[in-house]
Amino acid sequence: MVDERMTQGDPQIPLRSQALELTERQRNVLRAVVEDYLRTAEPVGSKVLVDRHGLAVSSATVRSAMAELEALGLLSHPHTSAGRVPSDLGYRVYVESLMRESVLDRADELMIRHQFSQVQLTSNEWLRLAASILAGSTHSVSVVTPAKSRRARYGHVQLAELADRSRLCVLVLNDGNVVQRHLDRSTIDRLSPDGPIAQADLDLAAATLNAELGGLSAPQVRRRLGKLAPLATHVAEVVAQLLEEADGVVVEDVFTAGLANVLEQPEFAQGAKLRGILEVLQRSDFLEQLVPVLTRRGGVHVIIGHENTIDAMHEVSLVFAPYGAPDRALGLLGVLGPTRMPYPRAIPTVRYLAALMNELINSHYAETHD
Amino acid sequence: MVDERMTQGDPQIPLRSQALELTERQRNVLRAVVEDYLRTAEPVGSKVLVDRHGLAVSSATVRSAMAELEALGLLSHPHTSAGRVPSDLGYRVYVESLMRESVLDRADELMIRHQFSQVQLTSNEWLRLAASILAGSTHSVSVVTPAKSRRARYGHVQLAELADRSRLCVLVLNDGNVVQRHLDRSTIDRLSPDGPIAQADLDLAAATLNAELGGLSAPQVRRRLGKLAPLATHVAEVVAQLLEEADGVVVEDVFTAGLANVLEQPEFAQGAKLRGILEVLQRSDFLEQLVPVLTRRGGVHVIIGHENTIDAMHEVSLVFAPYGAPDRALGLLGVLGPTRMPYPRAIPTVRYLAALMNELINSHYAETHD
DNA sequence: ATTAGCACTCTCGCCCTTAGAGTGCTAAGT
DNA sequence: ACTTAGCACTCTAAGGGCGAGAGTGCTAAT
Repeated sequence: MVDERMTQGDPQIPLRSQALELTERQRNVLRAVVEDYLRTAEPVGSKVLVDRHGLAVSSATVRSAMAELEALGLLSHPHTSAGRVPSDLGYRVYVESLMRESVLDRADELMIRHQFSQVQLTSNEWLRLAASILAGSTHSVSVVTPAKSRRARYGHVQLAELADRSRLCVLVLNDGNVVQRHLDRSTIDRLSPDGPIAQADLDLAAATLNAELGGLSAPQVRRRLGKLAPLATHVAEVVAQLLEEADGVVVEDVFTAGLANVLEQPEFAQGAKLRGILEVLQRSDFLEQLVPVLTRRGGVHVIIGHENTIDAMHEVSLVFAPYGAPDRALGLLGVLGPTRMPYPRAIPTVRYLAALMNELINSHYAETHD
Repeated sequence: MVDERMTQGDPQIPLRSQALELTERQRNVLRAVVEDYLRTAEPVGSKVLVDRHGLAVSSATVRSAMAELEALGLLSHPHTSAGRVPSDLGYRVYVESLMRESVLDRADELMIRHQFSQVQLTSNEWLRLAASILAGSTHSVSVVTPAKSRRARYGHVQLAELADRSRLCVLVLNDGNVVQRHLDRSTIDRLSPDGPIAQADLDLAAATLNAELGGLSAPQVRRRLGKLAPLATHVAEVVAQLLEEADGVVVEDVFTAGLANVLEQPEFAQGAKLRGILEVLQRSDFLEQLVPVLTRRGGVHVIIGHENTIDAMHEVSLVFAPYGAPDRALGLLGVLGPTRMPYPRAIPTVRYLAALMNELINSHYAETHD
């Protein structure tokens, strides 16, 4: 059964499926229609429905049930003489209360786990792998964002001189993310006490900052600016900028896989609809809408078609979950596909992958002995 | 005029256009056909050709010239009663010796330069911007890779303890790229001389490595492994791994923009062809073939349709250039589009952008006073 | 309530036709 | 010898008509 965390109750969704009281038959018919349509991508008629699913009634009965479901807004009709197609609301009801099996096969779990065990925990590779698994397993487009803390805090800084003799300031944030910026050469050298600066001076400045600024946020760093030596102050200024830039930016550097999958879906065969999707996907600001909900609730969150606040995404569904800890670093992962998304597969996969990533993160850190 | 660096002479290209001696009329007709087709995306007939371009001959004459060009393999016929379309070889001849104006408008140059001046030199933002400009300016898909040195060399390392008490090893390579890996906690603590390790111990180890390993390659680092303290040795081991992983990897973390543009091209309206492209693009290993050529020659390099070694890319053209210094860090940038690529715009744009990025890099480092 | 039967509607695929574009050839003109 | 006008020919793309099939909604009987 689907756990209640998946329940959708945001203002962006006008229609509450809970308000609908369906008869057992209506529920069975709706489920059958959705599942058939998910498989075939073709409007499903009353005849095939009784044939394929073991409904112990005649097609006429099913027809009347379908008509009722259509009146309730759960099904719709492409045209007079076509079968029925689930509406967004129909999918919603299906996802919330009709869908069976919402855990992954043991075999799938092991397969995913195995792939993770094959790769080193370089964060980028890790995310790439997650995206690739998600895409492959659901045949949709997958999106994974790095885990980021809400508030950017100072972690550790290094000042490195490169082969081309430029200086790079690399700031590791408290949450493990890394940002960097080239230092302006002339400014730096001017601040040096005597003549052109040496790596030793830079190391000293870095050590000072690391001792003084650990765990501080951008404004806190700014407040210390005056109290440091000139060179350290200059670097701290850069650090403050970097912190400010990282602050509040929720989605950036997203990893995507399986773009080609979406072309196999008949609903996106012609490019017109695809275009909007691609644009949204490349800007990837569509994830913004997920952040508040996922931070607040956790669990798998499903957004179906018109429930989406972004117009260009009225024909797609999102299945997303957060990973990491809300109080620390939080990341998003999930899939994007047509509203005819294979929910029974996508939802448990996303759930499992989010849980697995949490587990791996925690076990990695739990190896401590305290 | 097109400079000779653009000339294509690799074994992968069986047909050398230089071997073809065309009459002045044939050249004019070919140029007119290509330019018309680039604009309209429709097969061009003899009639419209004399109308639109000021050819002082009749359509019958043009027809015979077209027939000659077709016999030479420069034009082709979709079907009996359609106009002519340039073949890959036709495009090649056009690009090499027929195309006019291969410098960018002054206005475009300023526009691009202006956009660059607006943004801080955080390397990622920089590349993203370049990709975005390229895509916008050529209406194609753009690809930009970070500048990387052929051989990964040690630059500077830092060991940071994060909020979750995990330890991160951040290695800045000599070429300015940054790689990272989490350290295994239990191993680290075991290596500590007395009890759980402190940030001071880590700083010390990092300082040792920075003093000892600067500029070394992976095997060189490996050779030093024994000569360091246990903790430093362990980190150096990780560093060696990171260097090895970075070594030889030419393309990674590519930045792409304008994917949606390609959907506007009629040749990719239906998804079948698009699919292959998307897949290749996401793996982005198609860039590999460019590396040797660009390293050797520099300048703008054009690969048209079947000249491409990758089957899935037989219907697309690439216009790419390297930036950076071949001996130091080298990056690739360029665009990917249908063979009906707007070469007269794409080529100078790519050339200009590569030159601009070189200029910015150099001016940035030249600010030194020595 | 359920179901069989039936008339009705609408789409989809098919064929046919036609209009139009463009060619290649030939014969005449320069 | 090159160019061009003229013309017959070919092929596609678009449109119309037609029939098959699928699916519905209604009604009347169980």
